[in-house]
Amino acid sequence: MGNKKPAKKEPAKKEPAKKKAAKKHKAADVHADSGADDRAFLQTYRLEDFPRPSVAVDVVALTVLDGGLKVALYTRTAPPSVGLLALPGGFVGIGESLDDAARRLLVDKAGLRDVFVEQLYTFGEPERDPRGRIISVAYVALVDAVRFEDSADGRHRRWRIDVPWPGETGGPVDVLDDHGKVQQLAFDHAEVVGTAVKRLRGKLDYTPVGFQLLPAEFTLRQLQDVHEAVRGEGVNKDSFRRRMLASGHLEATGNHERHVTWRPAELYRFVRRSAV
Amino acid sequence: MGNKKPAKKEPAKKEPAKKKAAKKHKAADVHADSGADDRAFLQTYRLEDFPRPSVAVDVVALTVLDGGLKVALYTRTAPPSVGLLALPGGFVGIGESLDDAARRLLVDKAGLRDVFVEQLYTFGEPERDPRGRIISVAYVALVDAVRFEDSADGRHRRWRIDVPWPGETGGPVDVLDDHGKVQQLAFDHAEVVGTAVKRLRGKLDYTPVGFQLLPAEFTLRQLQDVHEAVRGEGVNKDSFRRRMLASGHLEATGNHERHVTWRPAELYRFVRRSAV
DNA sequence: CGGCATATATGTGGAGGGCATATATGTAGA
DNA sequence: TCTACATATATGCCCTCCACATATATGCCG
Repeated sequence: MGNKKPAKKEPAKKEPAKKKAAKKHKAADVHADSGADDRAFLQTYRLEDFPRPSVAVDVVALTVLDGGLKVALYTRTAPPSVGLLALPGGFVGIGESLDDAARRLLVDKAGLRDVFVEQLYTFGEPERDPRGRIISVAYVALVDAVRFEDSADGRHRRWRIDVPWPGETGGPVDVLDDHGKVQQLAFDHAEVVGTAVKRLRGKLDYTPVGFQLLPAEFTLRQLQDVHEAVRGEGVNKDSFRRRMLASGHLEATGNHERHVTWRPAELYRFVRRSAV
Repeated sequence: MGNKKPAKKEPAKKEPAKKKAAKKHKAADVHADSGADDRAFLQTYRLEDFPRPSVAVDVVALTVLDGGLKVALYTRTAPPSVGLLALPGGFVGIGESLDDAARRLLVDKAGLRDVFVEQLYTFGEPERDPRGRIISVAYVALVDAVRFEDSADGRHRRWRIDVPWPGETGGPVDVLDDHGKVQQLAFDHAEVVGTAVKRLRGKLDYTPVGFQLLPAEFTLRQLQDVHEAVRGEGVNKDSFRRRMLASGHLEATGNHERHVTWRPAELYRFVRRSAV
């Protein structure tokens, strides 16, 4: 993977990323190995001497359905905020990585396995949870609507998101029930979901993240529907098609959609682009 | 700030972000106020019953100097990893927000006040710190080289970064001393700095973050130097000038640079673009 | 078999970036 | 004082990509 460098015409301009000869040394000899010091120290060191916050992981599981974004929420039955909607979450195990905790919570609380998961942001205002100092590491999960539906167990439902701001402005979002009524969310979770939508909008054009919201085979129209739902506004159909086909991320399957009342569109498959 | 919607010609296409009439209700009546339940619960709830990790904040303070990126690091004098270079950091106060902790650490450990600070990523692998389970919320700080130099107290120095990957590939970076020799970093801090560089490269073209690495008044050449140092590769001079002047973020001061042996360039000032 | 709604292909004009050329303006040196 | 020089600044050309429009293809349904 060669560094692509456009031809430069300014003669006196120096090369910023010049490679030094000693670059690959890893500098094991810079200082004497500190292992002995560390071992003696660690025998007397007690991390418990410092006051510590609790650390939780909350997951924003998103999907696209009926032309809009939906998020998985459950109705709280234990205090605090009984009766309000909240994101699936839980405390991080003392020997568990943050990513593992997010995946565990998705399986346990939403029945979702092997989905796209990515860390979003860490919310740490001291007053964000009435139980005490709880820092929440938020994660985003992207699921296609078919799998999301199948694994729903009734306790966790998908709720429609209404984004009250354009583009990537940011801020909290509204969550609507089936009648279009706004629901109150527990803690700072409206802000967390808003952060997830903002991040998703930002990544949509520059990373192949949109395919995570579709099943394995899909039509270009379905892909466009996903993009429009995430962006909250329409896109030009022809330009979108050309851009997607030129992206190198799509592979035609030769199959076509069935049982539609119009000309069937070809089904495509997402392929991770080979390294340039 | 009206939602810009391109004219759509597909007749059957529905509007994804349709606003519902009840949108502004905030749903105070969805459930009875759970405050009474919460108060009773919180009197008996003890967060200390669960094992908790420690939470630290580490700050990646970056600047551009001599055509390259530099990061503030100090040499560890206390175990673990005595003698290795590490990012300035510390534990989060039990009543302190994460942002406040990052700003406090910048003042205390690097003498930097009122600089651009933004949360980067949270590193939570169980084995990342030999002292025990320490989760680190990493922050990025951007400083112009002049201020960075003035406030250096000798203990924290700026070290040159060598980015061994192109574009936004990601991964750990190398840190070089004045002789170009690679230095070993403590903990996972090489990975943390790499994440900061990747994030900065990604935001450079789409947000006005580059100006945070320059003093209040600067020439277009200085701005271009910053962009090239962050990207690790050159950019076309004329296109860069046109793009920056058209961005609406630059305001000419009428002043010019002095004591240069060539034609003096005009000095510009960064202005936050007014809402569209 | 023809209407219909969609998919798919092709053409056109404008905006912006890469690239080259021409002119302006300060310092340094003869 | 004049000239060389290095850079800033301004302008034009070409290519690519996108928005938009038009034309053709293809399935279902009456």
